[in-house]
Amino acid sequence: MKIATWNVNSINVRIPQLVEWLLAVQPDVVCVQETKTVDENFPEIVLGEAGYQTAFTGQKAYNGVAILSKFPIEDVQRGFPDDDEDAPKRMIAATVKGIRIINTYVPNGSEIGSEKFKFKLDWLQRLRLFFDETCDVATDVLLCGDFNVAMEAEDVWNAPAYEGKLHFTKAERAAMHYVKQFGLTDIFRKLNGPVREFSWWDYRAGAWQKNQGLRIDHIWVSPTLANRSISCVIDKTPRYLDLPSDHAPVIAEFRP
DNA sequence: ATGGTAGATACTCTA
Repeated sequence: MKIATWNVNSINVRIPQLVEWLLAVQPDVVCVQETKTVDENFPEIVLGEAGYQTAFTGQKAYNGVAILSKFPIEDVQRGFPDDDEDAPKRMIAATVKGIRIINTYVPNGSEIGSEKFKFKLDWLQRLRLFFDETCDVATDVLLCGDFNVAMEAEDVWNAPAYEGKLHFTKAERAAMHYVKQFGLTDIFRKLNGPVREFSWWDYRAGAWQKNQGLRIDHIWVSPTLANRSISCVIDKTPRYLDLPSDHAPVIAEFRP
């Protein structure tokens, strides 16, 4: 079972790259973030032709998340239960082959101390509450997505300089850690040790060329899944293409 | 170096 997460930064711009990548990598499930489209314009037909069923929730211009799967997608939950209609579309959960998958596009936070930063921390509190209320840590649970948080020094290209900056503040890490304390394991770190690899490089200032990135795209799983995890890799291949997403996909593989 | 680039939208916001 191969499960991936990828912030595509507009699914309609990236659809040729996404389909080519799906055909090459053959993941069973892909959690996509920043689709940036209303549901009417979601490319479900072309993804269906590539062999994937889809569940999605989007809005105009910003946010938007989707789950693509070769297997039936069950019990879809779009957004938090207490979200109102104009809440940003940043979370979709579904069950595939008995695995409860929670796909998140965590708020960016904009500027430290801003209203958007507070919203990010509050959103992560609500994410933990969602786990407490709807998930059983003794079952197969997988949280993935663009967390917009780097958790440790190895996740940052220049940790001393980045300390206290957006994506790497103590407050963001603590909020994310509280989600993790539900009982989840960062399987990239568990399987690869303290390597310094990144999943996101800013479009600006030549960050990609200089490998000045962050590891902010994650796959965290419950103990039963952690015990069956075989590999977890960041696939930088699509980041080399012309007109790439600023994020690279992360792929995890599990024994049956 | 407080910029830089990319995407969606509509004369700017978000990341």
